[in-house]
Amino acid sequence: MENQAQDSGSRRSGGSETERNEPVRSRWTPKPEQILILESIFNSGMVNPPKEETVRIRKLLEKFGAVGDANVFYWFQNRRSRSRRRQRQIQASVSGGEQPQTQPWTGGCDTIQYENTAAAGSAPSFYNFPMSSSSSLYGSSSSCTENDASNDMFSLSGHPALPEIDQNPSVHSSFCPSDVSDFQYQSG
Amino acid sequence: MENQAQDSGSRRSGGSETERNEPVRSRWTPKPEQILILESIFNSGMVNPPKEETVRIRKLLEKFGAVGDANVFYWFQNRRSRSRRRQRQIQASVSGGEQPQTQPWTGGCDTIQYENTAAAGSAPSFYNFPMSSSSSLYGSSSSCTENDASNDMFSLSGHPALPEIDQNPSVHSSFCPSDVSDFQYQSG
DNA sequence: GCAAATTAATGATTTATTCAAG
DNA sequence: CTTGAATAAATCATTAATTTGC
Repeated sequence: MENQAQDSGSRRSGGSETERNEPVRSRWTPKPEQILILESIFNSGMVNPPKEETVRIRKLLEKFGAVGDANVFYWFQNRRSRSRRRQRQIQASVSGGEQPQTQPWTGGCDTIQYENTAAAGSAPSFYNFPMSSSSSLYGSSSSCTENDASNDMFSLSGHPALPEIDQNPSVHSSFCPSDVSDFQYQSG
Repeated sequence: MENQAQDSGSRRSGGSETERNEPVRSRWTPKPEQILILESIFNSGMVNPPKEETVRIRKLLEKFGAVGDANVFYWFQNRRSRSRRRQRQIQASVSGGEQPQTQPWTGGCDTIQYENTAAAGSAPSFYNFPMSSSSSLYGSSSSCTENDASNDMFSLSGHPALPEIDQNPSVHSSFCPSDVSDFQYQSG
């Protein structure tokens, strides 16, 4: 175990990048199926999947098209950001000319962080990923615990085209992670 | 002292007990030598090393203790942030009621980088780096003045006790610590 | 002199902002 | 315009300094 991340290199075609400039940054274009999956997970409450989950999700998405861990991470990050911004816009609209200068959004009166784990953050997880070859993931998006008549406002089935209006504080990641026990909240 | 705990992810102890696992996430504690190297590089102008460089730096630092790529990345990120904050504070203090207008020293050293990710390919690399502008070595001093040698112990040369209040873009080419030169040829 | 309590530094995460491809 | 990608700012959490009391 003395060994950790080793240079995996192998990025693009070899070549001396002495002065090689590649201003073209092709970005990932998620497939509809991938978006479906991502949205489902996000709406399931897992808005900030830990690394482990990120890898799993990535593998899952990979079945529908090439995708990297970073793409998944970025997606969730942007998703959160975007949702929040939308929310704020709506709030502002509703408030009208109100000055809700209550307090700096630092305490996050409504910001609920249900879990904080290694999520790569802006940090480059680099090659720290296990890179397990376990192709089998959740299997199918199903086989999850069949909730019994639970108010599943975030069902994986589908979603309204306007899902940016939820403020559910009861976040219980209920996706499928059977062994996602890495939810270690900050010790107080 | 010798703790190689540099993990960046959730590392569950093998214990399957219901007892407290180990919610404590030990963070990397850089060795003095490592800090010296990092500071040298930073002061050399490379305030935001691309991935390639990051890996190299990591390998370098590894000689003095366990460290991961993420640690290096974090270090530089925090360093930049702190330096900037200090600068701002000082600036504010000096300015008093001045107008901090003008461009925040868009120093040219920290140019945005572009790099092809080709996520659709097979590059699980996270945040992509561009190409190192100063591919030479960390000793190449750029116009990017950001000398922030807060600690004397890290002072490579008997330089003026100028902590980090260098807001004068006179391009005085600060002394470039070429100490890192030694580490440069540390290709693994 | 040491150890608990407090403070200061600083590594690690999250969020907001920005830039650019489609 | 939408949205993936990247960074900086803000924040949190843990470790090291330091203070304080015995």
